[in-house]
Amino acid sequence: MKPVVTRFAPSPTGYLHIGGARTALFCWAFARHTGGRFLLRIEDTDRERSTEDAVHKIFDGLRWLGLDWDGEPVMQFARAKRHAEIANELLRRGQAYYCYCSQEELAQMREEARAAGKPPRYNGMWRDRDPSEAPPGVAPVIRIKAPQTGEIVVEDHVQGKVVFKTENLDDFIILRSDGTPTYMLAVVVDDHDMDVTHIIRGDDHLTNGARQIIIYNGMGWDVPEMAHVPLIHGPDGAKFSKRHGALGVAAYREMGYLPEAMINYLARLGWSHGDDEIFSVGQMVEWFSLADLNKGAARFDYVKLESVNGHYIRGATPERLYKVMVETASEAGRDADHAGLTANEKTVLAALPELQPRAKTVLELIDLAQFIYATRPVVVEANAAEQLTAETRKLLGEARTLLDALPEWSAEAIDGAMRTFAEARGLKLGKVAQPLRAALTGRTISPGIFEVMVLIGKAESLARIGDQAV
RNA sequence: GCGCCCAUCGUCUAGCGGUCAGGACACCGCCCUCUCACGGCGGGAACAGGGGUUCGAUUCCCCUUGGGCGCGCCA
Repeated sequence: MKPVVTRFAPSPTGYLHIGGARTALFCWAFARHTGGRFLLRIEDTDRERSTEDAVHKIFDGLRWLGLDWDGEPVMQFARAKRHAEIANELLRRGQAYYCYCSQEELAQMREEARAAGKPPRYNGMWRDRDPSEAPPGVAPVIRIKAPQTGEIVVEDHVQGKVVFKTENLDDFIILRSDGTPTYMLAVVVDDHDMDVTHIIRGDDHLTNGARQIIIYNGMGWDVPEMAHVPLIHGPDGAKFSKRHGALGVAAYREMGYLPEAMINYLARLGWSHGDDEIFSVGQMVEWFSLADLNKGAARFDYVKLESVNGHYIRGATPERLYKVMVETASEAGRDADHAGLTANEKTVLAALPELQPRAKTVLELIDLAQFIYATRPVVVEANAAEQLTAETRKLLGEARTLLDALPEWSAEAIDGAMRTFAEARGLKLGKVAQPLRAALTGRTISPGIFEVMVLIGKAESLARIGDQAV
């Protein structure tokens, strides 16, 4: 039994998106579970779209999630020579051939195939022609000589046995006219050279799996195990592309999600271990199995992500959370919060246990902590106030007047005043506090009585937080 | 258009021929409580449709429908 080797092979054309992160998670978990190796390969053969910046975003994203890879990442473009070498080897073996078709001819070919109700594919016009017939001045591409009869079978760990008739797979290009490899060739050569035993990747590569097997066969190489994981769909069930709200992992960090929550949530999207919902990475590694991967696509549900995140926020230590809050405030460009947080470490730390059960994200945690450093008295912003009903605005004004008139700002005095105020109007206290809070922050967030007190503008009530939390 | 994949509560899922079809999120009640949360208890909510196979189908097969993916000198 060869030791397991998995790899994550993103192309550096943007951020590390959420689907890629989950694929990486599965590759990583499988390698760690089996005691194998998890490799990273950057597929940068598309020189036009690949960027250095994207490479770093991928590294950062994986590191944030805690998905550590073994060895140095392989940069695919650097291996172009090796890829060309294999293309030529395939040529020598009679498993590939030069094709001198022009773009126009190919376009016409596709058109004809479409008209004939066939899949648009290369018609093999140079398959058996001698290169001596080549038109002058045309740099050829190298195409694989795919079998024309029979079938290619992908034995997939997720999808099962998937059969492709060879007639539906054409002679695809493996080496471009400029001598650089195409994705199809580069993947196979690299996976082989890197001793990859298990290819775990998105469902969208299933057909490519069949094509790649043709190359493996052409070289007489062993075909690695394959597992094609279903893709993640957007909340609406449609594809989860950038246009449809798919974001990079960095965005989730900025929105205040904890990495362990992301891992936990992502793991449950397409993989399960009985009824277990909340589990650590360690447990996931211990439990992970390809057999427990789902076959159907899953929708990304922010509400559930928030719920999971809330769970981890509740369980985190104030010290850890404080650090994350400061980082998040800075990353999200919330300078005022960043300043307030750093200037009031002790108080924030003391208030945190009271805040934690009320927040689903670190951003909410920051919102909840604002009362500590908010400038007093807090002025109700005109536009925020306009959004309130006349009745609410009136209530709010009365509440403020009442509180401002208090001779003493002890917690008890404020509590009492608020309660009397609410009862006199037949309201629950929350009914008063909610609009107050909304007016002050422009958001509707769960209010606590202490928030109301402090938001109104008296620092003394901080004492109460301190008493409770310490 | 052609090929391939998928299909259990609104969502994520358990189920691998015989279950009152289980859990989680969300939702609704009740409890806890000075508010809001957290927590606890309870509730409503699903096998897409039609054929088979079988003593028996959520489970196995076929079709339909509905989604998705692929079909580049992109990856």
